[in-house]
Amino acid sequence: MRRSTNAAVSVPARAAIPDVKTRKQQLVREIIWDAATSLFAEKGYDETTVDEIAQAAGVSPRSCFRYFASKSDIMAYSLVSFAEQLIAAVDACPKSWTVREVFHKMMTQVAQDAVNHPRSQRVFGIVKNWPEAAAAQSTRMADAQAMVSGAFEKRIPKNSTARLAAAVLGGLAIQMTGVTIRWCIERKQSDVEAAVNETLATFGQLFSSPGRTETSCHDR
Amino acid sequence: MRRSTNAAVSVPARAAIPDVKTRKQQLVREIIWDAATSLFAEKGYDETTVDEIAQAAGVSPRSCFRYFASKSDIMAYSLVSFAEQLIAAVDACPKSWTVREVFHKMMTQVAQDAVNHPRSQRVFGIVKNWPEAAAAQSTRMADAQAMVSGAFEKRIPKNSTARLAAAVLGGLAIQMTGVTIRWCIERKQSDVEAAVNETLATFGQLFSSPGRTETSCHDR
DNA sequence: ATTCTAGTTGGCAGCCTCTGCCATTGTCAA
DNA sequence: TTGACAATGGCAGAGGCTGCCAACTAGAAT
Repeated sequence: MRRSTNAAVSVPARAAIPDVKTRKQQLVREIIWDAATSLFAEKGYDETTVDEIAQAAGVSPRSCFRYFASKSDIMAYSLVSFAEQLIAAVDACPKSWTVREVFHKMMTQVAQDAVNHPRSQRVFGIVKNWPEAAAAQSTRMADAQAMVSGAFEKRIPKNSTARLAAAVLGGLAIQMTGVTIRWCIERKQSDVEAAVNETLATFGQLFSSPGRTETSCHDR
Repeated sequence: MRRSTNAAVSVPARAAIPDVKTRKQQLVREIIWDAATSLFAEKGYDETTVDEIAQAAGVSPRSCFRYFASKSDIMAYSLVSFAEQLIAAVDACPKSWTVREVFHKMMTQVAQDAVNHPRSQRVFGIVKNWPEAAAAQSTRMADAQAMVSGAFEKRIPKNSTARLAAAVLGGLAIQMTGVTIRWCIERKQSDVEAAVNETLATFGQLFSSPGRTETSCHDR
């Protein structure tokens, strides 16, 4: 669509450019995010202005809004990344697995990564100490849920009423994995899989009917 | 603490005052909320300024911020009310019921009320048409979840790891009931209980393991 | 009826978030 | 060197939100 010259010479060079450009942008984004979360952790979310973030990151305030749609979007960046990790874990599972198995694998894998990354601990600390930060983050919760739900929907029969219930699965995935990670971080528990099993088991017991998970609608 | 005169005469009158005052405030709040949601539904969330809301409600913009902490709080007002309805429904259930039974009763009752109220339909319409409104509403999602989770926590054994999983129950309650209500409104289905059964059943089938809900950690 | 008092409201100044616009800078290729 | 083109910075302005003070209102005491 652009550049009408013969592609013979320009393509090899041109093929690399988008990649470099994208990675450059990603770098700046990370720098801004890093500066912002440091300040949030130190003095609070509301108390930090984007002017301060920009100064700490070494860019103009105007540029901050080129990399993030809003101040709350900086905070929500980690949530979206989190959702993307969950999706990747879901997509990596064999097609033959049940939803329950996929859910278990997803939780352990993502939680294991998160617990070991200092980045996660910083975010959890901010959210824990400043409620406004949690509110800012949840601004993108609907998107994150929809994204993760989409990953699960690919695995269930189409044209089924199950798709309705599957919409809930995204939110459940984010919340349960988040709870498990917080649990592990706060008690410095390194056996993530055990924590996942426990969370999943207690939830299953809690939510199921006393005897069994009878659905009683075999003909619907 | 205030008013050192004998309380004999002033108490009877004084006892009624807080109630009248509170109801007055509640009235103004509802007027503002009504004006705001009308405008949101008509021309969008971002496109509506609080100056316009104030004018439509017949108060000053300054007063709007006395009744609602922020513009997004006006939008989130319905979510908090929704959570309060869920809590009331949960608290009304006999103590002997299982979590599953309580969950079912809560969903049917609140969904039934919501489907019949035009107010709910207006809110669902706004959220459906303008994503920014959904984002504004989810600003209070963490609070709402915590509130509903608290209602469930009163019903499970204390000092148990189940409290961890119970934290998820609040979010699940809000989401599943919301999905069911939307389902009923969009298809103009009046048999709410049938919709609840279907949502709950499909979700149970989806999330449970193929054979049974084995937890496989009897000794932990 | 008048005065006192407390609570409610409106208006104003000012900070912060966010956006459109334009000038400047940096970079790569011809 | 020169000519694109993307990235950046600065600036003005709208809208969200708050602290402060003056004006108004309603009940209580006199």
